[in-house]
Amino acid sequence: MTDRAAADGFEDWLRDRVPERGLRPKAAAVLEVLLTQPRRASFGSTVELAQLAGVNIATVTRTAQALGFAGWPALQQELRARYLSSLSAPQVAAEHHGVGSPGAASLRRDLDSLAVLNRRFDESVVATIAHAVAEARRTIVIADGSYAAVGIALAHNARLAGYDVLAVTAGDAELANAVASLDSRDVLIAISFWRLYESTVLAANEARSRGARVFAVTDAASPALAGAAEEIVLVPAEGVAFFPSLTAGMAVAQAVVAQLATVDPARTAASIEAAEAMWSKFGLLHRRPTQGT
Amino acid sequence: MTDRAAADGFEDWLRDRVPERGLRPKAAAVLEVLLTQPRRASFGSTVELAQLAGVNIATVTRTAQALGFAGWPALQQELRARYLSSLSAPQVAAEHHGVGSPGAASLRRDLDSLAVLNRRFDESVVATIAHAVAEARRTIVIADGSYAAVGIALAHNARLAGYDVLAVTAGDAELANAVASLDSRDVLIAISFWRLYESTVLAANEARSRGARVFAVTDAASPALAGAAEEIVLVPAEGVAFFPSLTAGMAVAQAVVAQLATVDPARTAASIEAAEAMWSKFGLLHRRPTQGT
DNA sequence: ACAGATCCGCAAGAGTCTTTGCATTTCTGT
DNA sequence: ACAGAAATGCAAAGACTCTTGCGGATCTGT
Repeated sequence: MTDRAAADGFEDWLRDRVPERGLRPKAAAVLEVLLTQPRRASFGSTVELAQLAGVNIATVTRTAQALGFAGWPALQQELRARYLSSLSAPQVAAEHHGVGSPGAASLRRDLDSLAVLNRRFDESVVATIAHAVAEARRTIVIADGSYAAVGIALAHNARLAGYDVLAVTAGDAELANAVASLDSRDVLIAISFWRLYESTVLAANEARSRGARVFAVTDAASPALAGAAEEIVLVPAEGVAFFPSLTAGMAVAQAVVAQLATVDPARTAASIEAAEAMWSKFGLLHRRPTQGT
Repeated sequence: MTDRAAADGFEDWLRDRVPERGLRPKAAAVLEVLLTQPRRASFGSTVELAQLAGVNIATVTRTAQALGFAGWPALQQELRARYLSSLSAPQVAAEHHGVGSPGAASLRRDLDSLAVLNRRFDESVVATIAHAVAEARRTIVIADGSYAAVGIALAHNARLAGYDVLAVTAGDAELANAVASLDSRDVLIAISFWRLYESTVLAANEARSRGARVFAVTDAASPALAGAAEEIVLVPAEGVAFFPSLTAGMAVAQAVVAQLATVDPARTAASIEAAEAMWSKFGLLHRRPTQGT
């Protein structure tokens, strides 16, 4: 792994504290959370960390002690210092400006796009969409071409949050069937970019005429979609290569789900819990988040 | 302490909370500490802040309330979000909208994550992966759970660029078949987050033992995957809700494809042209790139 | 200088967080 | 499969934090 050099001494530093014997399973789960969610770990209490790692709060304290600290507060203090410096220190390294690989250029472009998106962002639109989904009987997400990925992500996480959201990406036949079942209790979200697929526009108009609420996520306010959609979220999608970038669209999908998850927190919490139980039951996870049986 | 520069981000924001009447002397002293020592303010307790400002702890609470917050914890939470943002994305001055909705918070978090990713980014790793894909007979992308979306995007765009890249997300049976066909001429890219799906790890190890080149995109350097992978790309995936954020992972996928598209520009150009011709022929696009009918 | 109002510190009360002893479950080697 | 050891969850105890009522101190306008 070549992240070493440029990286946070953060991860290396933390892994170096692991005692010879290694860590027990649950302690390893806690360590994993420390590494993957340093922000929360820096601020959170033992209760929050325990929930994230799927362990008892006592295990959090014991893990901190196993890593050579007096307790959680002591570890957390070090964590803060390391994490904050990892945020600000390599600032200099970001000045690659001059030349760079296409990969690096793509990343910088995405960063810019996200900054633009953030600046133009209208919370109320996302809130409207989230509420519409929450109130709907069901939601259909149509997304063609490469944007199918964004639609799948949106639908997947929304389902995890406890709502009936289906991504339709398999082609016109499935699309036709899905739209045929829509009525005024439903919501349709069309995700599409510049060169709109014909069927997306057709589906949006058809859904609208059936009384469903229609929203669009796109990179250009096309009149065709504007006519059908109640609200439109504009995302910058310019990529460095021929391909439009999906990164900003994905960020919008995440924002919608984040908003959706707070509409009915109890419902979402129950749904997630049920999903975790299923994962455990099916043995899907490499490291189980077991709450203790 | 060089916190000065970093403070610029939220200085205006914080000053805007000051009520018409202005602040009393001691409250102003507290505010001064917040502005000049944001780091300590973000983490410290009322006791620490009171000492720094030379006031009583009660004054700290009252100052927070005078600024329009329920109390010190509420103010501190806002402070943290602003301060961390100013650390990781100082070039972005998007302080207009408040920390308000979860949707907006999600977006900002993604922006931070991307900034961190950009900083830690190692071009050579992405270049290695791109070249491996370009030289391979075929490439299999395995991605489970919500990360399937990233895998689908990567495979889709890579195919568009003219390479045989297949995303396997449909389940263990398909995964087993796909891995069974791998040999030393092939590449496998595993995309997964910390709670690795069991089958992802199995597939990666199996592919490795069959001689395929294996790469991983993940949010934690898990020993399980590290053993199988030639290179690992670490992406920050911390989201605001329960769900990990896919945005940074998507940015990496875009970067890989952007890099891949430049390995053999002629091949990619020909592939795109062919794809466009097909789209036209099938009448897929709402607005044709060539000319509208 | 005085009266009224405001500000500020003190201290108590309610709540939260962290640690640790104990019991149960899970793992390991024979 | 069994016995010992390790790990983990539960729950209580102790420490700390935040808020708020109250009284003394300071300021302002006359």
